Amino acid sequence: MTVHQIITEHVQAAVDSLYQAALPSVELQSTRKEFEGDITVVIFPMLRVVKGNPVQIGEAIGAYLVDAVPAVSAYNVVKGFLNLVISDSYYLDFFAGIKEQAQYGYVAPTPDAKAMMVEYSSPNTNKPLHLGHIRNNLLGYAVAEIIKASGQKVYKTQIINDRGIHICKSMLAWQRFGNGETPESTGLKGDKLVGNYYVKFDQEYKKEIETLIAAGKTADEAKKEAPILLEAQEMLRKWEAGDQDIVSLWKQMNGWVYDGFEQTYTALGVDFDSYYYESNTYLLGKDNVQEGLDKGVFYKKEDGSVWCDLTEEGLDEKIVLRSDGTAVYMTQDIGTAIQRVKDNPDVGGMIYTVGNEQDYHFKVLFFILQKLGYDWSSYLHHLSYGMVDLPSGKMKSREGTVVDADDLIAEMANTAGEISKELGKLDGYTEAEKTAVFNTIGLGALKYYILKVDPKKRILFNPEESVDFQGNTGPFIQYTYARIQAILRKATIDLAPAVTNITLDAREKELIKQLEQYPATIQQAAKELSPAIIANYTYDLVKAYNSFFQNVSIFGADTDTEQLFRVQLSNVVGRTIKSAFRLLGIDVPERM
RNA sequence: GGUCGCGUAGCUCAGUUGGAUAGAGCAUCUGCCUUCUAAGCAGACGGUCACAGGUUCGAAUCCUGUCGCGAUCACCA
Repeated sequence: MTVHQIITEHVQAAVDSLYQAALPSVELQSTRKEFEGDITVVIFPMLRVVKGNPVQIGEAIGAYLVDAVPAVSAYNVVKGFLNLVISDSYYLDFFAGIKEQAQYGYVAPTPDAKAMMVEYSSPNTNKPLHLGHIRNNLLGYAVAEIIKASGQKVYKTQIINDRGIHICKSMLAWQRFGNGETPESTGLKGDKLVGNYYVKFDQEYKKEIETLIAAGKTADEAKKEAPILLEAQEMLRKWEAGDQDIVSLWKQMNGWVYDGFEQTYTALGVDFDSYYYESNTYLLGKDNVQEGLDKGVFYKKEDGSVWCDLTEEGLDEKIVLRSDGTAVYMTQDIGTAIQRVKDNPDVGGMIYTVGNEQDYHFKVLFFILQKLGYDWSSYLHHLSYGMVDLPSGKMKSREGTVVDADDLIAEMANTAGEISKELGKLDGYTEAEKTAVFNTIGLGALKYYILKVDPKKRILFNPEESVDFQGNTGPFIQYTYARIQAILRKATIDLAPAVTNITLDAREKELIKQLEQYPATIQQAAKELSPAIIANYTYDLVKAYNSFFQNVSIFGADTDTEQLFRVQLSNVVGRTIKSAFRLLGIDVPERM
C-alpha cells in the first residue's frame, strides 16, 4: 500500500468521524517546495460534502491524521491546503522494502490474463526505413515493453507491405538496368539496393513522360501512358496470376530487403514475435464480409459492392468490398485482425502503431469490428503519432529529403564519439569497446529525443542541429547511470543491511519519493500508451539524483551508516534508471 | 466546406482528476573541477498558456465561438 492510499483512507475516516460525511474521493498532490511537508491534501473539494471553513477543516483533519497515522509526523494548513509531513521512518521502511527488489515496478503477468497484440513498423519492401519508421518502431516497441511491465502478455507483430505496383517498379528497373547486381556483388544492404532501383524507375518514368509531352501528349496522358509504367502494371498482373519468373524474382528481391530491414531492426534494438505479409493477407476478409452481410452489419448495393453504414456513429458509409468482388484496404484489415486472433486465441485486444493520417481509417475499422461482435474488439487502440517533419517540410523520397534510418543511427554514434573525444572520456578503453559505447550513447540520444515527446504531437527534426547531448537528453541520463556504476565499483561494502535510524536529508527524501512513484508511472504509461511519461519520469528522477550527488558527499558521509545508505540509494536509483530505460528500449553504459 | 489533432518562454518540450506564485532543457549571463565522472551542479534572465466569452471558491486544463498550423474526407494502400 502506498502512502497515498493510506492517507486517502484515513482522510475519509477522519471526515466520517469528525463530520459524519462520506468523501467520494480525496485529492492529493506533492507539496510545493516553498511549503513544509511532503504530501498535500486539497480541502476545497470537500466543501461540497462538509460545510465550514476550509482552514478549520484542514486543522481538524491534520490533527486527526497525526494522531491516527504513524507515517504522518506533522501538519500545517495554508489556505485550503493541508500539508502533511511524512516521517523519515516511513520512507526508510519503504526503501528497505524495495532495495532488494530486482524487478521493482514491474507486475508479473497473471497466467490467464488476456494478451495484447502490438503492431508496429509496417514497412514497404521497395525502400529502406527512414526517420518516420524510426519513430514508429521506437513507439511500438516501447509501448509493447511498457504494457508487458504493467502485467500483460504482449505479442509484437508487423504487417509487411510486400506486394503491389511499387515493388513491381523496383523489380522492373532492376531487370532493365541491374546487370544482375546483388547485395553480395555490390556490398550494399539489400533494402538500399532495391530502394536504388525504385528511384531509378522513377527517373526513367519521368524521362518517358517528358518524351511523351514533347511528342504532343498532355501531362495526364503522358503519366498514364509511359511505357515503363504500363510494363510495371503488366508485371503486377503476372504476379497476381502466379507467373513463375516474376514470383521468383519477387521472392529474391524481397529477401534482400528483409535482410536489410533485419539489420536496421537489430541496430535499433527492436524485435517482433510474428510477421504478417500482405501477399498472404490481401485476400483475407472476404469471408468476414459475407459474415457481416449475414449478420446484417453490411449491405450490398445494386452494383454488387458491399458497404457498412456508420452514419449512426457520426461517420459515413464505408465500402468494404468492391463491385467486382475484390478487396479494399479495409477488407484486408478486417480479415487480418480476425486472422491474428485465430493465430493467437488468448489475444484480448490490439494496438496499431500507425501515423495520424490514418486516424479516420482506424476509427472506421474499430467500429466495424465492434459491429461484427468480436469480444476482443472492446480493446482496440490506434496508437496514432504525428509526422516527423524537417525544417524544409515533409520528407519526400522523390525529392531525396528523406532521412535514412541507418545513416542517422551511424551519424549519432559518430557525434557521440566526437563529443566524447573532446571531453577526454573513456581513456584505457579499446577501440572496439569505445565503438560499442558510442553506439549506445548515440542511439540513446536519438531514441530519447523521439520518445520524450507526446506521441500525438508532430516532431520537427533538424538534421543540421542534430540531437542534443546535454540537458534533458538520453546521454544525460546514461551519464548519471555510468557515474552511479563508478560509485558501486568503488564501494566495496555489503549493501544488504537495512538502515532504519538516520535522519533523511531533504534530497534523500526527495529521491525516495520519486522512487515510490515508479510503479504508478508504469501503469499510467501503459494506460495512456505513452513512453513520454516514462521518459519524463526518468528525467525527474535523474535531476533529483544529480542534485543529491553534487551536493551530498557519498563516501565522505558523517557516519558509516549514512554512507551505506547513500550507496544503497545510488544503487536503487541506478537500477530504476536502467529499468525505465529498458522500457524505452535504451541501453545504459557502465562507463562513459 | 465537414471531421479529427495541435497552438505554453527566442527555440525544443513538461504540466496528473480543474488547485497554491505555470515548470525543465537549449541559447544568453554569473559562480563551482584538490574527495565519488563538469555530458554535471548552484543561480540570473526570459510568459497576454493563440484570441474572445462562459462554467466556479478556483481554468493552461472543462464548454462555446474565432484565428493559425497539420491531417483526413477514393470502388488507393
